[in-house]
Amino acid sequence: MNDHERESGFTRGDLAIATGCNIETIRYYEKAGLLPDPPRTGAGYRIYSAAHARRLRFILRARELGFPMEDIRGLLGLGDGTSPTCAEVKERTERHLADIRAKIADLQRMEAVLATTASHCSGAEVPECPVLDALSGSSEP
Amino acid sequence: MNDHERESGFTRGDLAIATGCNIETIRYYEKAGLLPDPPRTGAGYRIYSAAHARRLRFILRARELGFPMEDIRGLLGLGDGTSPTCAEVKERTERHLADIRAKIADLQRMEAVLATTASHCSGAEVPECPVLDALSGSSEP
DNA sequence: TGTAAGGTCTGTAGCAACTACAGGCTCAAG
DNA sequence: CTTGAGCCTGTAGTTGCTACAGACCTTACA
Repeated sequence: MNDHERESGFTRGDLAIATGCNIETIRYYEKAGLLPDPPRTGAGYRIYSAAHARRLRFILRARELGFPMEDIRGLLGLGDGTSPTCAEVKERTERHLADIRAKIADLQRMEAVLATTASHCSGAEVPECPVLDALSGSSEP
Repeated sequence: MNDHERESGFTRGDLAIATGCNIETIRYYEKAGLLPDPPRTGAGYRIYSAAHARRLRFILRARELGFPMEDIRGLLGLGDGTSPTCAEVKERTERHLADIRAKIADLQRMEAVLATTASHCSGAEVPECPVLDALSGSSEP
């Protein structure tokens, strides 16, 4: 790679460091269509711009908030090629919010069961255990 | 399958219906070593007993509570062949509980961010959107 | 007895969302 | 000029299933 080829561009490693993203994940997002195919040097090395970095940071933030990739595609306007309206984004966000709340409720139900069951444990070095009994369904005949 | 062969046994389909488990999942648990290999008829059909049904119900309950399969293996004493002591079960349960609580905390953080962000949405048919702005990092320079 | 419908058998591929190699180039520094 | 680091590709593994395809077996009914 010479100076002309790489002027003002990131390599994949640079981009990974700049964004904190795993280097392989970048390639994965490209294949998944979230990140546009970057130009290449003569030797085939990817050259990323600041725009790519912005896009990747957007994706990473959305993923941190738990948006599935399909949703991110929508937020990026990759479905129909037009960027989504505020209404569309809001709808997607609220559906996602509902999913998250459902997951929280699920986990809280699990938590409640496990916390009560575990609290009955003697913690002794014996094979009898109230947790196993609960799982074995002795409570439901 | 004749009367002699199937006396007092479930087929895989029977077991699926009796436990509410997907029929393919039963085969999966067998391959994963959670469910013991059942005896077979001359034609190769699996024959399950009430003990298999109890074991499967145990597994399904543990999965509902979010225990990963590795943990279930431990709870079933499939690691070293001896059934675990109450202390071991308690430890595993509490580690799992901690995982669940961490997941809840994660999701609650997501929920908070999404709820506030979405509440700023006009819901209008315009391309400007505070959710997208937040994801684009305009808030973090 | 024949046959059609349903069950079961195996292996394999797919889902999400990555992550981690192997084997081969290429690039930069000493 | 060599050495080590970085990049390239494709592919396989992760977790916990689910869903086929194509072959075989069983059961019910005529």
